Amino acid sequence: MPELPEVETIRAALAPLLVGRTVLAADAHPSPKFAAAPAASGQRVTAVRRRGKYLLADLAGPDGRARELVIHLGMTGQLGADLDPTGPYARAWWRLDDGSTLVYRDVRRFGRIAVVDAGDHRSLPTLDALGPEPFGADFTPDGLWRALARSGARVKTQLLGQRVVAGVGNIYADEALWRAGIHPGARRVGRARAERLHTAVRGALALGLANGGTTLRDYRTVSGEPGRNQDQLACYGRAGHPCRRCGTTLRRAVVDARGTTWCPRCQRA
DNA sequence: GGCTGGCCCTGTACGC
DNA sequence: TGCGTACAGGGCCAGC
Repeated sequence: MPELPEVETIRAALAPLLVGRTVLAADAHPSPKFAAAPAASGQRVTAVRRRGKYLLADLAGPDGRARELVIHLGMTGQLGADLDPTGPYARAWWRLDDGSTLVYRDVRRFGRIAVVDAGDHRSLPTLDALGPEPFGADFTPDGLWRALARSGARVKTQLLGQRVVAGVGNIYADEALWRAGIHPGARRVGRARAERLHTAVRGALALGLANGGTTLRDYRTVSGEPGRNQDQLACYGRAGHPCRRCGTTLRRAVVDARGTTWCPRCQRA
């Protein structure tokens, strides 16, 4: 389940392999989720960026039109030059002018690939309405407090919604709420707790970034290596184990259809 | 317009 | 051993 730290780790490794390269040929699984991949053929990659959990490769075509190759890895998406383009779960591949082939593999097919005019994200509603980058200057404690106060939805649901902040998924949402001492089902978050949550979101994501991402099952870096952050998780996946802050047994429940772990003492409802 | 819940998708784990 | 079922969850969309 690649979230911001995992996608950023992949982006950093992918950029030197792709920037300056021209896509000579491409093919994709017929599913509408991936069928756009060949539209990158004939285009030169000028940059590889990330926005939230989306990878964006800037493309320059011979017609002078600027486009973007947009890739969302979904739950089980992987990108690599060493993957088999004829393998059973390969959903798309792009052959580059240096002889290498970038392969997109996605067992559960929750990912998505699109090629759009630069900056035109209307066909991708979540990307189009994405909130601030968590390490950007426009992600502020006050802005987070105001954004949370505008909605009556549960705080975890809001974090996962990508509007109050971009790039947070189930793992880092649980970690951030644990760090901030906020119950995932809370519907009202005061200014002080919003400030703690702001710090906690950045802290949880920064730790994930420093460790090259969290590998629970599928996530691999571009070179096929697992992340190291799974050993650092304080909350997610630790239900039934003692809280590392107070020793209380962590609980698990489903919050808005997402498995959720929290400490009933540190994170009171 | 915002919230909620269902659906997509397939490997894995578990119970019978 | 083999089969059936539940579960995992990000994004999208229909319904309220």
